[in-house]
Parts: sequence; structure tokens; C-alpha cells
Amino acid sequence: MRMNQGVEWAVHACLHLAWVGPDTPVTAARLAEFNDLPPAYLNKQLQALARAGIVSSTPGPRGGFALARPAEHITMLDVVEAIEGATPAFVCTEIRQRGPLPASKRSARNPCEIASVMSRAEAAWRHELESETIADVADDVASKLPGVPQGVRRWFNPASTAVRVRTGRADTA
Amino acid sequence: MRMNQGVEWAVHACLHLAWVGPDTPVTAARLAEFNDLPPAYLNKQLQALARAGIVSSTPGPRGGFALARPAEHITMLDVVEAIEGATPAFVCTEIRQRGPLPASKRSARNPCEIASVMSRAEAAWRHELESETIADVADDVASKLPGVPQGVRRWFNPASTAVRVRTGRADTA
DNA sequence: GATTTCCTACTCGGATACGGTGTGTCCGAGTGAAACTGG
DNA sequence: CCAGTTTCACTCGGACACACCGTATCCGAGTAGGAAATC
Repeated sequence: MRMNQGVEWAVHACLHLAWVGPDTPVTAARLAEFNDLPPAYLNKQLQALARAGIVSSTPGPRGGFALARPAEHITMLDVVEAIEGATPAFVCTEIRQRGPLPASKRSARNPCEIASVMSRAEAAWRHELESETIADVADDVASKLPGVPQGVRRWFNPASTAVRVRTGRADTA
Repeated sequence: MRMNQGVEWAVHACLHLAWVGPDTPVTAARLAEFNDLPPAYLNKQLQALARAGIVSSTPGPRGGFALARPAEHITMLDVVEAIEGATPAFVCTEIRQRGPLPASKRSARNPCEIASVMSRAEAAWRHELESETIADVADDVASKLPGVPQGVRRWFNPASTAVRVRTGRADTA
């Protein structure tokens, strides 16, 4: 019942990509460097995000990853399911239908009560994750630590920093 | 992010023990037979329940397991945590404090927003499991399939069935 | 016949193997940009 | 100077090992009950 390490990395990566913006792809290696993570393994997680349609990947030089849609439309649940898979944590194997006193076919039409409880609990969990988007998290961070978004943007895009920031064109927006 | 198989078995076992009653211990082998499960492995799960104080174990002949307290005071969360452990699924490794642009010490005083969201989701999950007791589940089953509790009781305690039921003393209560 | 002792069978409990999944790494296919060449 | 071509470095993508935890099993410690021996 432990969540994959990759989920944490993936969410952080999404946050960074949200701040960098959709127009400048960021390589997996650079994302990994920012958090001191194994590059190849983070790349694996990013591939999962790409398969899920959360990020878009562009190969070749000047390639990398970028958010495939606005951060407001990416929920935490989307990211978690992209990495973990959508299979529920509790799987009912219907052991009540086995053994010397099995539940009758008619009884088995009703869902197993235990599975129902577990399903309700997971639904509550999913609901909570679904109600929070990457944009929400990004805003929360920005409100508490206003310097972070610009700092991240600058680090990931030094060229644009040199140009845009000195000309005061975009970053202050 | 998959829950242990043993959780399902443990909950079923608790249900059976609740129906059998606290006075007649049931062996792990017999509980396993009822659902066609590997006896030794179910025994392991029951040991975990015993360590958590959910069931009481008595060794020796005529020994076995029984609920240590009324089913109304055993929540689903108790059983899940007894098997799975109480460590949360998501563990924040604070990668934001690593890398070339680490979060400052002052920033780190605020909890990581990602961890907060995950924590809220797990709290909702736990709350849902905490609000449902073994007695609740047992009642739900009994209301939909009234014959089940007595059937289970009889199968696990044929001696008392021969005596008590024929004399009509306890089982109809 | 009652009591004490011993023994045996039975139960849980923890220590011990095995397999699957998460973790981590590597190299190849594809691509875009830059450099070079010829007009 | 400009257009076309070639080369090349760079990126993702999937295939390949390693390790840890869940799964499954076994045997030993402890106990209660009964049988046997004794008074």
C-alpha cells in the first residue's frame, strides 16, 4: 500500500513545466538535475505522463517535455493514475464464493459488502485528488513563496531570462 | 499502490469471528478452510490482527482466535492498518530541498503543497474506513442475506449447533 | 473411586524460501539544426 | 551571397538488470486435555 516514488517526481515535474510554459520544451535531464534525481528514471515517469496525454514530448535537439494542456485542466488524480495505473488498490477476489459454504449465485449478484466499503473509501480519495489541479497547487506555492515561479522559470530558461527579463518583456506578467 | 491480499482475508475472518461470538475460539485452519485459503498464510494475517489487539489468540487444543472486543468497536481502518501498517501511502522525500535551486530553510518550514494534497486525500480515505465498523458490515450482510450469519455460526460451531439450536437457546437471539 | 502425574495431540508464533513488482540503467531510433559545398 | 545536401549531436523510447516487499510455507515452543498409574 505504498505509492510509487515516481508520483512525487512527476507532480514536481508538472509544476515546473507549468511555470516554464508550454512553448519551451524542457529535457528530462534538466528536470532531473533540478531536483537531483536519476535522469533515466525520471525520463521513464515522463514517458508515462506522455502516454497519458498530460505532457507532450518532442524528440531531437531543442526537444523535451511540455504540458500538453493548461495546468488548470490537469488534476492530481490524472498524474497519479498516469504513473500508478487506474486499477483500484483493493481488488475483491470473491472468496465468499469459495469453500464449503459458498455464497449462492443469487447472493453474489449483490456486490460484496467489504468491497463496497473499500470502493467508497477509494472514491473519497479520488474525489479529493480530482478536485485539486496542478494550477491550484502552483498557485498555493506562489502565494506562500512568491519568488519561486520566477526563479524556476529563470533556471530552466536562462536564454529567455537573459533576453526577456533584461528587456522586462514577459517575466513580470 | 495495491493493497495486500491479506486485508480481504482478514476482514472476512473478522466477520466470521463476529458471528461466531467471542467465547468459542476458531482455529486459523478452520477459518482458512471456510474460504479455501492457504492456512499458514492466513495464520500470518491473524497474527497481525492479534498484535494489533483486534483478535485474541489462545494456544493449545481448543484454542484459536476470537474477537478481542465487540465488533462495534472495530473499524475497517483498524483492520487495514493492522495488516498494511500505519505508514501513509505517499511519503514526501522533500526533493524540493535538493538540487541547484533548493528551497530555503525558511521555505521548508511550510509543508510541501504536494504532500499536503496527498495527505488530505488519504485523510478522506481513512475517514471513510474509520466510519464503518465490522458490526456495520455484518449488519449490512445480514439485512440483505438473513440466513448467512446463522449459517456461518453453524458451520464453525457444529457442536453448539447440535446443542443450542436444537434446544433453541441462543442462536435465534 | 479419587488424585496426581505424565503424555500426547493440537494450537499459535516466528523463522525461512520464492516470485512479482517497483527501482534503476542502458543503448538504439528518430529528428532538427548546423555546417559544408556548389552555384 | 544563397540554396541544397550532408552530417552530427541531441532527444525520447523502449528493452534490459537489480532489489525489495508481498506471498507462501514449514517447523518449533507452549498448552490443555485426557490417559494411566498410584493411593
